[in-house]
Amino acid sequence: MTEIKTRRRGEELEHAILDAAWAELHDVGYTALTIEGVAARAGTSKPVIYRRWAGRAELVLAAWARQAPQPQPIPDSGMLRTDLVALFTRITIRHDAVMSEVIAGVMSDVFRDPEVAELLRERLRTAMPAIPTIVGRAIERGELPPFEVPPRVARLPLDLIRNESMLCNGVLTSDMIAELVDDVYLPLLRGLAQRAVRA
Amino acid sequence: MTEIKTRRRGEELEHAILDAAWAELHDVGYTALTIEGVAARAGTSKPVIYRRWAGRAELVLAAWARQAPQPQPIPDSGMLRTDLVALFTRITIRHDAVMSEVIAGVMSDVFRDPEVAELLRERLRTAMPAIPTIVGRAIERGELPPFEVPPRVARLPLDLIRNESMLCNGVLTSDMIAELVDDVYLPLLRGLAQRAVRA
DNA sequence: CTATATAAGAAACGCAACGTATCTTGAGAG
DNA sequence: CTCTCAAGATACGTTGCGTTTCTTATATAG
Repeated sequence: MTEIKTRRRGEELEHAILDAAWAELHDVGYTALTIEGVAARAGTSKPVIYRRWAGRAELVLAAWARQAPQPQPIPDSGMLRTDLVALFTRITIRHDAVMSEVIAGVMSDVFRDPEVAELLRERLRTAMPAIPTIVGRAIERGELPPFEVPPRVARLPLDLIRNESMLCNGVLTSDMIAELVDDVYLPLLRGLAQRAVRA
Repeated sequence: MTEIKTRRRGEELEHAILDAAWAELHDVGYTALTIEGVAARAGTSKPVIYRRWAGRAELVLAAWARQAPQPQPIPDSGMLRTDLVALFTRITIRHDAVMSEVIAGVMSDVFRDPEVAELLRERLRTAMPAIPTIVGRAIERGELPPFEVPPRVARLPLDLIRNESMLCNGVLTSDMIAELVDDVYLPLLRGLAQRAVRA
């Protein structure tokens, strides 16, 4: 091992730390993740991390943010239900066991630190732009009468999956996804559409 | 203060510990709750607690279970929406900031200990018997066509409120409750009813 | 009423991680 | 080439963990 000892700075260092944090998350999980562990893995020391982030929650949120959410194509199969199942499945894959623990862990830290709360809220409140598109296409095809999707409803898939995921240790079967679509989300959309027709 | 020094045993001691744990929860929250703190408040010592519970999560879940959920009357105002708002409001009151933090905290401990996971699941999965009753009455009144409420939907109010509560530090305004009822739950019920009619 | 088993309670342990303070030394800026 | 700043190393005191050891009070048996 020709370990070239160099002293990193700025972005290079910062990215190394965040990548180390992400790796630690997958190795030991959020609860067992320590600043010292991340520092060791990143080949740096605690003070360097503490100079940049206030604590574990902030560090992990930053590491999470760095895992670039490369924009994915919006499902467009020509059928509302199929699109929804595809979307739900994709979200589920992202919200795997690791992410569930991260969210749960950060959430519990939220209550000590109002600033963390805001960070987490920002991250979770990202309304899903895919829903209005998918529903809009279904309306164009005549699968649903025209109506507006309330923001709360657009956010709902994320909430449903996160919920289910956290209670099942992140393992969501396709049956459970189908249940969410068929018993909850699809009926909800139909109910909203029906309401719009009467108005 | 005539502090009669007596040595408690069995149930008396156990209850004292659980009550102390509950009090600590309200004073310092889950994250900051320590076994030592509970022991001190209960006037006992750590080993006594460790002999009975494996850790913080188990202790807190036991303390929570002890806070008897005295059965409440099911809202019956003669209007579906009013009943739902009343029910949602009541759930919200129970799921205050303290409970939200407890759930978040225990959830993050869940990932270390599968046994804790099962304990928490048991507690959260308690389907709400009120929903079928309320919906049943609405059907009898003709507010909705007859249909069956899927279990997943019966559990949904709890999930919705927990979600919202955890993201807002447990402070849920009546506006947000109304939003959940009007934009989500009521349309969902109508959509399910509609589906049943067509079948 | 005494003897014995049992568990409460106190004290101290080593361990791990916390968050901070101090110091050196390497790297970039002029 | 010098100066400045932050990286990185080290060590600090603190806190809570979970456990061990020991005593002493209390419930129960004889």
